[in-house]
Formats: sequence, C-alpha cells, structure tokens
Amino acid sequence: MVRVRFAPSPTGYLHLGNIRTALFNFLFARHHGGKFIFRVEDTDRERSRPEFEKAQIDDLLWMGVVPDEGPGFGGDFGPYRQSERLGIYRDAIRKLIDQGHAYDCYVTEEEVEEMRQNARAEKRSFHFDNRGRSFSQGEIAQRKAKGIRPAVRFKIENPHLEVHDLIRGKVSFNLDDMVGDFIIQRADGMPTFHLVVCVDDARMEITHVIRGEDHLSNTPKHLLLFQALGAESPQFGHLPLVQGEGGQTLSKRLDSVSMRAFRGKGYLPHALANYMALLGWSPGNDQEIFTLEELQRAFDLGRVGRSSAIFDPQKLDWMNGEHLRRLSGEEFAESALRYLEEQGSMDLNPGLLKNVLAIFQDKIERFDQLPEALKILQDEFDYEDEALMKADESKMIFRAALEILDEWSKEPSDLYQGLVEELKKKVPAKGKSLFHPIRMAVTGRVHGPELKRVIPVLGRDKIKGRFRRALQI
RNA sequence: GUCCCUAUCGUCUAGCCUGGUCUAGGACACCAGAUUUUCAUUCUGGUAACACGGGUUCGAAUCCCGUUAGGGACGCCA
Repeated sequence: MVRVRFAPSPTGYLHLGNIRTALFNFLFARHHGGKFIFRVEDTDRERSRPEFEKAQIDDLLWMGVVPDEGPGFGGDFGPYRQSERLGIYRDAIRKLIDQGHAYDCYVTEEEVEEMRQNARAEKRSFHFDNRGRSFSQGEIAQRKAKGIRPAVRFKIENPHLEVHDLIRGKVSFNLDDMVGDFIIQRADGMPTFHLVVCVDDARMEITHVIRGEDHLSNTPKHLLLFQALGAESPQFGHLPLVQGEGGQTLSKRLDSVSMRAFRGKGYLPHALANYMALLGWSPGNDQEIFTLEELQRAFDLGRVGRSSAIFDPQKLDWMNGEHLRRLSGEEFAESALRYLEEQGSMDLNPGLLKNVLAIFQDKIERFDQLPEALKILQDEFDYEDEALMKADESKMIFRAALEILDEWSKEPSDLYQGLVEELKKKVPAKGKSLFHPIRMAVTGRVHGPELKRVIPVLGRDKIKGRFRRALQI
C-alpha cells in the first residue's frame, strides 16, 4: 500500500511550490490507490501558528487535494501534529543514545556560531568538528555546573551514502565533506526536523517521500537515521524546484505566488492544479488540459523532469480561460458567484447576477476581471466616444429606439431582435453605423459583450433609461 | 568556499534511458490572416531552441569528459 505525506510547517501560507509538492503527493497516492497523509510539522514553537495550519488545510481542500489522514481527517497513525507526539520522539532519542547512535553534546550554540564565523572569515567551508563527542567527564561536569544544557547530536559513522532517487537516479554523498554530527534534539529539549521526520515517516509507514529538491542533501542524514532507528527507509523522489517570474526563488514571503493571491485573482482550483501539474511533469503526449481525475489517472513519477521550472502567469491565465470555457453555464455562474462572495466585492442580487454572469463566460480569463465587466449593470457611466453620442445620426437612432420601447408589448426575450427590426424600419443607418451608437448608449463602451445578450438581460426599463440619458448628452 | 543537482524556442515541455525515422514536435506569449456588424472566442499560417568545447561512433539533441551558467544544501529552521 502506497502511503505518502505532505508535511508543511505552519509558519506561513502555502505557495506555488508547497502546493505543487502536495499535489504531486496526492496525485501519486491516488494513482496507486494509496493514502495521502497531511502532517503538521510544528516543532518550531516560535514560528508555528494555528492560523497557518488552518489556512494551509483550507487551501489544500479548496484545490481538491483532500487528505486521507491528518488532524481532523482521521487515520490510525495519529496524532498528526508533531507537537502532540513529543513523547514518541523522546523515547526514540533515548533509544538512539542508549544504542550509541547519539550523544549529549555540551558544545554551546555560541561556540558553534564562533566556529562558523571563523570558517567564513578564512573562506573555508564549515562543518561541526564533533568535538562534543570526546569531552572528558570532568569537562562535562564543569559545563553542567555553568548551567549549560546539552543538545543531542547524531553520530555520523558511515559517511559514504548512496541515494536511489526516483527522479534523479543514483546520487552519491560523502557526509564528511558536508556536515558533522547533527542535532536531533535542541538544548531546550525539542526534537529537530531530521529526527521527527524520520521517526514519523517510519511510524506512519510512509512508503514514498516526495519532496522538493532542497531536501536532497538532507536525504543521506535521513537514511542514516532510518538505519539507526531500525526502520526500513522509504523511497525518495526529489522534485525540481519552481522559480518565480524572472527566475527568483519562491518563499513564503513572496506574496504574488501564495495560494491566497491565486484565490484572490479568481483562478479555478482545478485549472491551477492542472497548471502546476504541468510544471515539472508531462504526460508524454500533447494533452494539456486535464481534469483532476484525468491527472490522477495519468500521473507518473517517472515522467517528472529533473530541471527547475519558471512559473509563467500568462500560461496559467490561458489555461484558466480554457477551464472556464469548458464549464457549463450553470457551473460558471456558481463558481463566479462563489468567488464574488468570497471576495465580498459584490452587493448585487444573485438572481440578476446569475443571468448577467453567463454573458462573460468566454470573455474573461480570471474571475477578478468580473467586477469591472459587471459595471454594465450600473446606470451611471461615462461614454468612451462622446463625439459619436452627439452626432445627429446617433440622436435619431436613440429617439427612434425610445419610441419603439414605449410601445413595446412583446416577450422580454424578443427585446433585442424586435428592437433591431423596428429600428431598421425607422432609421436609414445600418451595419456599424447602427450598432455602434446602440452599443455606446447601452454600455458606454466601444467594446463589450454581444448586444444580443446584454439587452435582454438588462431589460426594457433599464434600456429605455439609457437611451433617454443618451439623448441628453 | 565545499558538496549536490540541472542545462532543447523568451516561457512550459516532447524527443535522451534503448544513438540514424529530428531539415527537433506540441503549448503559452508574440506577429500575420480568416471568421465574428465591436471586443473576446474559434480557425489558419509565421518568427523562434539542442549552452560551449572536446571525445566515442559510419552517424550524437541523444553516450562520455571538461568548461560555463543557473539552482540547491552547508542552522540548536523546516
């Protein structure tokens, strides 16, 4: 049974990079009929926030990436918040120390920092020299007396490691020229990332660790840890990183690529998922538009690329437009309404809105273009082409239109057809010279949606008002 | 600085493993045209890439080495 996990630390909002990792894990799990686990890595007490955990889950659910296990989602391997698993880690660390895989290290943070500074000054690469391993009993007693609390370090004994990465193939490391013994428990008693990740992955029976390439160099440490823990190591797959526009590094502080920002701009969740899936993965054929279900079926870790990709908002916009146009009119209106409500930018009545929204389905690429488009509902507006409005030919059309509308008795759905037919009888204008002034009087714009659709939706009274107003200009 | 990863149109990518079918395919963007009495949609066409240098081979985008460039890691962050 395939079991994968997405384990962010609740220290910020999810961004493009994070959520793509989540998506790939989810897709991989679904493809293989396995489980997707959401785990909260909140061992950094200073920076972790419950609000962020909530927001992260909310963003995940919004995209349709639903955990099978996690806090609030059930599962037999809980608790899924690391702050609630401290006892488990303590036991594991105890055992590692007892078995000689780890040791209390009385070297202080300040001392390490000094070593690091020196190395930098001499342009040497730095790694801890493991001096804490060989302190004498006397020295330890002395340090204890000074009130120094020990951190626990993991003893690196076989530094030559090979990682068989699902995406990159064989990668060899020599930890000797990378790091020294690394900390698995801080002086304050909290376990660190390396420890908790391995303990949890082992206990939660994670079979595949799919994560960002930034973790590739952590993998040898984790391999060692799994070994020492007496656990079978999962398989690893390191995803190429996503870069922002212009090749900049993505971070939680880069607002433009946060999930919040994408939701605010009005992207369809599945369009976003579709776009992200194609950032680093390709199906091997020319298909580009996928539903979430199709992605699950087609996804294959072996077809994930090895080089990093730059996020291209233009292609995202195009893809969102494609998904928008594939929606039924009903679905489009619902999604649009949901967006407008979420943004709180509309106080118009949903009944009318629903009819109006349909007009814009093939005119917008993102929902945030809607408020501007919906301005045609407002009666007060400026005319883009005032000269056209003032022309005698135009006035003649407006007057004729008003006369027709005054005597109007047919179905509202015939409003456009009927109006145009009658107008053609009353005025000499036709073609552009007829439709242009009408468009200007009704919408105030040179361009816009088809009059055929706008006029029936606005209704006779609103249209009449607009022609009347047009005459006064 | 040390270690690791990567390198095909401006961007996302197919092709690479298993050399010839690649005068390198698709998509976004861009340009031109057609359709649509506007705009958008749709359709047709076009510009545009194997980072560089060596090697292996009858033959290299594909295999090997080096250079360069980009990215990542080097935390008592995750």
